Amino acid sequence: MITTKEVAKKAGVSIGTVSNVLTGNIRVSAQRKERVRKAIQELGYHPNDIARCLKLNRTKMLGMVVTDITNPFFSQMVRGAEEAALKHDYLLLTFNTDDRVEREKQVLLVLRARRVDGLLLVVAPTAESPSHIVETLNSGTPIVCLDRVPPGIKVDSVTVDNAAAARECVKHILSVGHKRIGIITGSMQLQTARERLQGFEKALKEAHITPKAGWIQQGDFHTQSGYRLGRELLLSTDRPSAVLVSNWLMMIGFLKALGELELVCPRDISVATFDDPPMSDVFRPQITAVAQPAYSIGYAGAELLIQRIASKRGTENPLAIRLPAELKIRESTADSTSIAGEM
Amino acid sequence: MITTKEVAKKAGVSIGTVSNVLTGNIRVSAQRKERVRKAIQELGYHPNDIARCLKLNRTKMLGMVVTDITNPFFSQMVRGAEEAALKHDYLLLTFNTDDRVEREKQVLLVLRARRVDGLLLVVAPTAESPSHIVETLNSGTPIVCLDRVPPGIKVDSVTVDNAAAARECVKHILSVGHKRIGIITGSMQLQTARERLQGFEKALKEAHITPKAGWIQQGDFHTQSGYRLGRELLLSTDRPSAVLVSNWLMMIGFLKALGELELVCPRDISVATFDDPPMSDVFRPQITAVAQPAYSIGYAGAELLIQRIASKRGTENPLAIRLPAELKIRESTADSTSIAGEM
DNA sequence: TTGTACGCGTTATCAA
DNA sequence: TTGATAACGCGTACAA
Repeated sequence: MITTKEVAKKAGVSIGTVSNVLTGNIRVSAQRKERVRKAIQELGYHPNDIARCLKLNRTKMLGMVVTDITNPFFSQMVRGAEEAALKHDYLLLTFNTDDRVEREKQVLLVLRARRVDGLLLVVAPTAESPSHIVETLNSGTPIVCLDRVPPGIKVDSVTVDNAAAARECVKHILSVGHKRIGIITGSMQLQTARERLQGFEKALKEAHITPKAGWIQQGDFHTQSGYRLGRELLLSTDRPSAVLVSNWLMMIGFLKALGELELVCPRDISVATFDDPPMSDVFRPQITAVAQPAYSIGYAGAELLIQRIASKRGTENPLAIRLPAELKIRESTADSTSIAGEM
Repeated sequence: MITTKEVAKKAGVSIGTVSNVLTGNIRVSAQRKERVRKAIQELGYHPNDIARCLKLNRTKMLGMVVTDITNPFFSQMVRGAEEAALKHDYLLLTFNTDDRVEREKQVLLVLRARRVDGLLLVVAPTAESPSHIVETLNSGTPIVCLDRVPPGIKVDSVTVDNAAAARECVKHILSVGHKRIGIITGSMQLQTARERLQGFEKALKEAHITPKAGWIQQGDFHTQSGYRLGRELLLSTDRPSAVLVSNWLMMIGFLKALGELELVCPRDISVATFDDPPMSDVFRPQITAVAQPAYSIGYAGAELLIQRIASKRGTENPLAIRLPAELKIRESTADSTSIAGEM
């Protein structure tokens, strides 16, 4: 592997001069600059960023920790973060935790060992207050939490207003005539999931409707729980006429249950969901969805993080960026009055 | 930031001893080992992998370059690669190129500067033989190409047998009675796309059918081309009764065109595609698809790459792993004889 | 078994 | 402007 030393020898200059033409920090005469350029060219020299990182004590790398990159919500978030990161010459080190907090702990240790300059983090659900996150913050690594904020920790975040979005969604469901509305929530350990439930409850309360306890089912944002709880809801003696499924993965499970029971949406039941993958318009049923700005969450998060890194200041009063979500009304929430058998 | 030196001082041992207990390469007395552990604990020491990388001249990082992580095919591939990489203590540095070869060139330079130990690469389509890949190989960085192999380069690869899979798919379409079959291909600069076309043509030839020229449309594996060419096919005076769309993204575009023209699959036209995202079973129409083992491609690729890195041998005779694809027959390729108006 | 000293490829400081 | 040299934090050969 070619080094600056060899380049220097070939160009007949000192190693310092090579470094100066490389970084451009210190002026070097045009003549020598050219000699160095030629040597670099001929030797096929490629700078060693590892050595540079060690010297400069920064890596220009960001850790990106998400639940599962296979979930379109997160893959778009990663792309947004990548775009912003690359703009500032940062690289992304991406990890999936599958919402397992032990994985998250391991990953944070690895990332600290790698000396990433900052962390973009979608926290895993957990019962206790996540001390590993606090420790990482205390070690001097800035963190921006995306989509979810861990309880009781002062940390920057980029989220959407889940309560408002859920409320708007349920208001729409009410507006087309539904009164028997259920919800499949995410893990109650996640603020995101709790907020969506709150929005749901608020909308019902405003309509003077008391939700039936059995219609509030707690899932975990993964497909299987959508299937299981969907089945349960659909098989109950008096099933709701509409269900808000709190994310896309659970919606897939829910629709699977629907199909198995030979029920059809929206004929037999209306549904709406959070998240809105690109193919929503071309398949049936077309699902009414709260479209979250996943890409923007990633982008804004990376921008904020890089800003924090640059300013080097501790985050005594963290910034909480809230991005708007957009309700996309589609056929899955039909006008219930137009449907036979509806109350 | 705590260093081994400080740990050594606190534990009252030499810096070498600390290093030895850290790496475990050289035996150290139980008593001193314990002293070191305690010091590490109390100081909150975290090893600096950057320095270790510089010293050991390897980074335990793999570059992963794909078209677009937002495409479920690639996100699954990344997860497979991540799984295999983590198993061997390697980290993944992931990049998207959006199939732009200039981006690919930039990314390879960055990755070389970062001294990644190896590269997992989904090449971008390009007219010329990609010299930047050869250069990277010559620089001593092992590369495993995934899904696509660049023309005229000796390099390891993990792919599926696209020709066989396409042929099987078209044979199925023929078997349900279709004779007027079209195809929307990917970029002809990609071997993957060419193979799928070849399989298509072979199946037709075996059935003694000469494909109509206008029914072979060249796309680029992106949604927009599926839409545009789909529209073209569907609006032509004698449109095919079935179309093989060469990947999932173009299928989404195709279905959009279908919907706009108020045509229904499979009533008006049958379709099949490559790639099979998780939600295929719950939405209508359910698309007949060649399910590629995306996760396994990534996993096997990373395994092979790590093996190459370990053996340090040049790749004079590259390995070409072929993984099987599975045809999933669904309602989108209906029995044409049961459909009114079909010849 | 333990400690000392050197080097990995850079950048940065300081004389010249 | 340029060149020599000291770090950055770690692993390891070598001597003790």
